[in-house]
Amino acid sequence: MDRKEAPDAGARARIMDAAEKLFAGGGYDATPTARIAELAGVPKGLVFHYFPRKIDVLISLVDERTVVTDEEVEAFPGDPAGTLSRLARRIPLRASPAMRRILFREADTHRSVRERLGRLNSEIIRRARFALELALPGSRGDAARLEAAAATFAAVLIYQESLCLLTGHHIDPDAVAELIAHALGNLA
Amino acid sequence: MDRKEAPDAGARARIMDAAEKLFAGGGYDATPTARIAELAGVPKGLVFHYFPRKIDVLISLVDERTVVTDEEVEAFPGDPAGTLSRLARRIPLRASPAMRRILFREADTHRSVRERLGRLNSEIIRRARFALELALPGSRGDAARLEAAAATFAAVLIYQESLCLLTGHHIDPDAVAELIAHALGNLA
Amino acid sequence: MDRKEAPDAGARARIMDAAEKLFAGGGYDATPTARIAELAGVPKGLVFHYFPRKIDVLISLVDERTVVTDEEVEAFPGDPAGTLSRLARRIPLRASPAMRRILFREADTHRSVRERLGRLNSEIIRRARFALELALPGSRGDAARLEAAAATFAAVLIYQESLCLLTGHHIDPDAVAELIAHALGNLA
Amino acid sequence: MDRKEAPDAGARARIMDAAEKLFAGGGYDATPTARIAELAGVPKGLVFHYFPRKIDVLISLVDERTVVTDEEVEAFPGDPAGTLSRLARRIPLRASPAMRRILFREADTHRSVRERLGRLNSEIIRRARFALELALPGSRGDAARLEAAAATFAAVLIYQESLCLLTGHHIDPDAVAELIAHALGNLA
DNA sequence: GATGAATGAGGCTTCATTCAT
DNA sequence: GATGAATGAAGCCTCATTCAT
Repeated sequence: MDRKEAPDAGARARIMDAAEKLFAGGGYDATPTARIAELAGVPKGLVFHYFPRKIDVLISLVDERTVVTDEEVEAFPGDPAGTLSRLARRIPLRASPAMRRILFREADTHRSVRERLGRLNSEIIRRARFALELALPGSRGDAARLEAAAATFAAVLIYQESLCLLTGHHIDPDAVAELIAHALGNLA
Repeated sequence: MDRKEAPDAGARARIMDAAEKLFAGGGYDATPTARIAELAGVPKGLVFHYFPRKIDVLISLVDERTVVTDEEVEAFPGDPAGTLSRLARRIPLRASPAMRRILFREADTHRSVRERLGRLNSEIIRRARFALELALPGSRGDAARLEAAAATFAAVLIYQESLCLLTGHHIDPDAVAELIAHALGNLA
Repeated sequence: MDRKEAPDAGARARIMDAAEKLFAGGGYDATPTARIAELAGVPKGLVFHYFPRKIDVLISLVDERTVVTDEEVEAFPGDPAGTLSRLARRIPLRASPAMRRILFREADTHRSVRERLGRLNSEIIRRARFALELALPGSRGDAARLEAAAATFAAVLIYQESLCLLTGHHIDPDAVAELIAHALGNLA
Repeated sequence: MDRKEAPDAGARARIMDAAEKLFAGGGYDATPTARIAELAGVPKGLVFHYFPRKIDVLISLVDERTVVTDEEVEAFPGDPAGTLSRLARRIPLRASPAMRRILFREADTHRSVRERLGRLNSEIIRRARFALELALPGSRGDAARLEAAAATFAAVLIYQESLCLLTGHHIDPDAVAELIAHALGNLA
């Protein structure tokens, strides 16, 4: 975690720092390994010393700097909207903004990235579903609708950043949380 | 004279056909112009006769084979769910599945693609908002919530395909429509 | 001589006009035939209709728009400096400034250009020699020196333009004329 | 390991050697980088390892293999012709004949070449002027004429080679030196 | 004669990857 | 382990030239 060119933050870490920045900026394909080395301040050969193939840099980045957390879900019984809002603020993804960008952007590029994104999606859905079940008094509501709600919320959480980047349109997760809560809460 | 394979759609059209297929399949960056020419059954140089730079193929594809329609919105008063479902089935985008894939996938690649996607997003939101206003009896509901509903529906429509492709998780637009309708309808 | 796109100044002439401008500007190699056609306002194919190969445009330009005149030399007996100055102002080359530039610039490119330049050089030398012989009272001066004087004057006349273009250094032909005249005149 | 032909001047040097030969022979534009690599006995890619763009080969050649010397001028008082002759034999340019050819031939191609040629011209003029001032007893001669003499001599020195190559006409610098000296010497 | 689509060779350049030191 | 020279496949693009209409 000690980035920057400290005494020796470790060449490997510096390489990953550089790659993270560049992949997030211009994309994996458009980033030559030479530029990674340059930004990291290490000789070109060293990159291949630590990462035999270029794709391994991406894979390691996703493996080591991206964690889909698995903790127990917090839910406030009787407050589904608050529960979802809280989930929105604690997306079960431990990663820098740059890594998040990489995850969404390069999901096509390599299977391992895609899988990580898939796991993230599943986890968000799982949490949302669980949280809603807990938050709603009698969870006897329509199971299908609850599933749709969870999936919708996950989609919004996952793509809000891309959407904003690509179309300039902001979505407020809290408003969506409130909307969904309302849809389910009114079942009574 | 007729040594071409297609009924002679014209070389330019064949090039665009080939590019559409390949860009949708492997992505813009991963598709060499030589492969486009090969698949189109034309010599390599002809691609550059019609499209000075490689990116122009993508731009022309988006310009000519992608239309964000602007027609009036259909709405069934009293049936917001049905109205949204209908919108889901008539996304205001006239484009082949391949083109749709390209639009979502290459939005980073070039401004013109991004803009088209942005316009699509805006149009979906506009339609959803309008349809809901019409469908809901007294549209006096919370304006902010209606906005959130429209944006959420647009996000789901736009990203459902990508989500499925990347994570394998399907979202049923109809279920989301019903969910949203319920959220708004229960305001009364 | 009726350039410009008059009713039909003749496509051929317009092509040569365009080529003259472009060759003088960017050089022969750097000028694609397509740009010639474009500037001439004719279809690309027409260039090759009139000039089978690209080099033929250059050759025709030199052949038709470059004349090394052959007229009799004017000399003012007793005034070698004035005689040379007059020669400087009436270089035996009938050509536009653009053509002159082309002649000097592309002399490497093709034999026919080189030959034309060679003939020009010879003619200037011949004239200078003859003029000096006439202008000097008793031409009994050193023949070798007279030859050197003529060659020097020719070199200055031919390269003054290039020198200025390339190095920014101006040479005044009149001053050189005066210098040379002095060198020869003082033999007495 | 020693599969190279030269005593291993280093790949970079061999590339420059090859380029020097080829540029002097056929010209910069007409020399493909592939041929440079081939003649140098190195793989094509190595050329771009040392010289990112093709033009950088030319620039480096001019920068490293062309020196416009700046030393003090030698002059023989009372012998302007000998002084100029000596200058002709010691042109203030340290460069191989091939490099000299390149310098004159490609001055259009790139600014850095042009500048070098300009500096050479200035230096020759400076030297010629200074040498003549020293060589002439009372330097009270006409300053303008002295300037013209220096410029003329520089023009002849710089272009004698091109002239010969292009027109086949030789100029003897010694004869020109003698001519100029005479012009100035007779001022008395 | 006039036109512009068609052709394909070849140029410059990029870049992942290897490897000797 | 660390280094940067070496390698060569492949990509994009240019362009003179041909030719059917």
